[in-house]
Formats: sequence, structure tokens, C-alpha cells
Amino acid sequence: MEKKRAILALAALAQTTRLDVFRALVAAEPTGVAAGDLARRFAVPANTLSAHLNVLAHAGLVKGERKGRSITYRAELAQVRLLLGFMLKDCCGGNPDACGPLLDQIVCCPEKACPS
Amino acid sequence: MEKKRAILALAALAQTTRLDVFRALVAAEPTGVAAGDLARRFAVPANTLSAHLNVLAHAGLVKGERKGRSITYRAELAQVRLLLGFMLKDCCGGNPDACGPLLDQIVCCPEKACPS
DNA sequence: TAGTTCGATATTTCCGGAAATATGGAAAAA
DNA sequence: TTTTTCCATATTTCCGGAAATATCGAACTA
Repeated sequence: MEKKRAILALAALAQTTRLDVFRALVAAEPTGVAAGDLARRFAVPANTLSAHLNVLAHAGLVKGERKGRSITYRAELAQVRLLLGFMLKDCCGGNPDACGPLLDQIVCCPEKACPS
Repeated sequence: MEKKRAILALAALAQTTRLDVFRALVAAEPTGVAAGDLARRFAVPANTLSAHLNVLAHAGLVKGERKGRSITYRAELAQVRLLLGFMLKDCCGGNPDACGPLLDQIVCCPEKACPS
């Protein structure tokens, strides 16, 4: 991932409502959530939420698809993967010695990270 | 890492100069770099860089220590670790099925991630 | 009806000039 | 020699203008 897109993604996530929405969409994979449902869930006006969704979409982190009258948004996990890869490269690539303890302490799904 | 601090960190990194500086400091671990050297390297006025360093420090991503008349800044790898953990938790914790392919494709130091 | 776009306002962020603060070296004074 | 004074360097703080962002009512669209 190039720096420019990484900055877009970081900025998109650096806002309370957007981070909440994004987390909800990741958790809702692969089904997705309608924009209106998100607006209700987080008590945000529809137009404000629309603007936030637009920022997330512009960063490539989510994608909307019309489903009848409503529009279902889904998280783009591939983009998340690229973003995390970019950030890890900054640390590990820039300073390999820091990589070991860094990855060791990441507690997420260690058994899947090491498919023996 | 709590959400508030994660947002601070994401916002701190979502800016070209700050991301550049942060990357340089990660690469310069554990020695660190003086503020003035960073200003020269990235051709940014001292006061502007000082403001950026302040944002990074407030987010806990870097830390400055006086060394004589200059101030040496260092990256806080522990905080980076927390931030990456937070982001991974959003994906893996929120949707464990997405975790496997996500971590599999992270190319950083795979041999260290899986210390057989 | 569900969402988006437009337009206006409030707030925040970015930037750099000017001045203030901190440190230490070197010369001058006691 | 010790202390003070002065000066140069390093960085931060203060300030305001310009640009970007956040928010929401109202109109528009699918």
C-alpha cells in the first residue's frame, strides 16, 4: 500500500463515529449493514452518517451496494489487510529487531497465525 | 488500548510529515534522532516540526529526552504494539473468521511470527 | 421511504514568523 | 580558580491566517 492511501485510511479511522461504524461493519461481515440501520444504531443523522460512509468508502475501507431501497455497506477486509501490512512494514521493515517482540505480543488468534 | 487513545494515534499518523518522522524514528531505534536533525532531514521549519512531534508525543507514539542542548526523540514501540493489537482486535475479535487470511498475508517477519 | 447532495456554520488542523526558554561554551571579571 | 556575563545553538510557545473537516437542515433522487 502506498503512503498516500495509508494516510487516507488512517484519517478515515481517526474519528469516533467512523471507527464505530467500521468496527460494526467488520463484525457484520460478510452480511453487511444498511446505512439506515447504522444511523439508528449510533444515533447519527442520516446525512451526517452518509458523509462519514463516504470518507470510509473513499479510503477503500468500506463499499456500499444498493439492495432494493436501502444500501448495504460492507467492510473491505482486503484493504484492512493492506493497511496492517503497511503499518507492520514501518516497524518490522524499518527495524527488524523490533518485530519479534511486537508480533509475539499481538494476542489475536495466535493459533491461526501459526498454522502448524 | 482504549478507543480514545487509538483515535489519537491514528490521527497522529494520518499526516505526511508526521508519518515520515515516525517512520524515521522507528528505523532509528533504539538510538533516536534529535529534533533538529529531523527538521533538516525533512526540510520542515523547526517550529512546525515541534508541533508535529508534540502531536505524536501526546498520542504516546514518541517520547523526547533532553540530551545536552538538543532533544532526542525515540519511537515508543510499546504503543505501536498496542495500536496494532487494537486494530487486529477490531478485525479478528470482531470477526474471527477474517483473521486467518488476514494474518497469513501479512508478510512481515513470518519466521519470527511462528517461532517453531 | 431510504439515501445522497447541497449549502451554511462551527470547529479543528496545518503552517510558519516572531518571540520566549533552555543549555552550554568561551571570554571577562573577581 | 571561581564566577559571571555574553553569545550561539536548539527547541518550544505564542499567534493568526488559510485550508480542511464535522455537522445538520433542506432539497433532491432512486
